[in-house]
Amino acid sequence: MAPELNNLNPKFVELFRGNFGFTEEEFALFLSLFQRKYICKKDYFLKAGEVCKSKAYLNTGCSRNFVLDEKGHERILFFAFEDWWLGDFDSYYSGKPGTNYVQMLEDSEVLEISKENFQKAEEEIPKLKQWYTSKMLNSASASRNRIEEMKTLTAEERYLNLLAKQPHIFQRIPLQYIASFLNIEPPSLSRMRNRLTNK
Amino acid sequence: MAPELNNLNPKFVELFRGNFGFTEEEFALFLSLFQRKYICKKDYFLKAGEVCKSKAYLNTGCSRNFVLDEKGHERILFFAFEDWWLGDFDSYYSGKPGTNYVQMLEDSEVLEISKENFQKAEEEIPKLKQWYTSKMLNSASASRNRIEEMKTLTAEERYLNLLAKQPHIFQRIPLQYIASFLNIEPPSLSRMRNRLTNK
DNA sequence: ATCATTTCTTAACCCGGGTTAAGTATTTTA
DNA sequence: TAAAATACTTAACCCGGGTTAAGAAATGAT
Repeated sequence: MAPELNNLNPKFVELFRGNFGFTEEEFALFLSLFQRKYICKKDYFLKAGEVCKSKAYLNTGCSRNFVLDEKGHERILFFAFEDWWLGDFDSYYSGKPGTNYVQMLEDSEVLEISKENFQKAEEEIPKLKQWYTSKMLNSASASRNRIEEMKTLTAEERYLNLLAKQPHIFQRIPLQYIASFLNIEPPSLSRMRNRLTNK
Repeated sequence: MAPELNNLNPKFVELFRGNFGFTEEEFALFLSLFQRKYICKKDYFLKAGEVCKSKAYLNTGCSRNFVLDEKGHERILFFAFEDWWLGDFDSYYSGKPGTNYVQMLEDSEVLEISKENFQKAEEEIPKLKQWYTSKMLNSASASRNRIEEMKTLTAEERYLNLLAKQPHIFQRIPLQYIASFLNIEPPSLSRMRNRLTNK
């Protein structure tokens, strides 16, 4: 049930064994608190209204995190790929029902750890707090940058940025979702791409 | 030079003495590491390109935090009022030049604490880490909510929200800045307000 | 009180994106 | 391979917001 070292994303090992200097025993304990889980394409790891009671390391696959606007339109906040963590962190920390949907866009494999098990891990492995803190700093910083980006760049500029910095997204994510991520409708993205190739 | 207890926003005392249980000595030490500073209306606490080497508690007054888009338009990220903290936290933590302008919209009084002094305080008063951590959590959460809001609400809905939840803003902040905060141009805000009153 | 500055509104014009719907292309499934 | 489901593009129409510029209103300074 608990994950084995084989078939485990090497970045996971590198992060905790390397970056945060877990001993072999600590790492083994940590790993034993996770549960390997498979989620089919189109199924949800989490839906709005649910309380998020676990985090999950995305070992293989990808997902889209989205919210609904009052007209019921899905608005994609971000995509998650291998080596990302799934969850709705506001719901996780507050214990209240969340607003986020996390839907897999490919058959995926995750390592899930419950809130209780994670607390257990924190008690046994104090170093874990460092990870948590650095993750929080990065996440806060990323969100602020994202806001600045949304404030200063047009949809076209954000599209070109995406193309330049994360071209892999276009290999795996349907354009309609990329449009939603850019906060425009699919026809608008089509027109934009058309405009851009005619230059 | 260092601030006295009089003329100090009671919320400041309440936060550290109350919420975080600073002893009288700890609080006195903490306070002694700040410097009272006056910044005139229209002057800047910080400009893009500068490295942010301090935080400042806004004792009285208000400011706008903005960034420039590539056409040179000012895009307001948020307004700060009494009991907020000024700074560009990405620049503060990274030590690199920041992107944010912090301009006072009223004659203001701040309590500024340098990075070095804050580190000193953290060494002397371990409890301070708690404040820092809770602030980080809140800030990350606020940013995520802000992104969701920008993703799901129209400018008109965000305007109505603002009116309902922070009506005081309209008493102190010129409409042109509120327009920038809502990511629209002043004529558009005017038209919107006109539309709304004719209902 | 007067003048200057700042702020807000209004009008006219244009353009890009939303919307809807139809049609094409691609992928998946049986 | 055929049929079904999914994904993408295109066209036509409309509307709201950007842009510019001018004028009105409010605020501040002398």
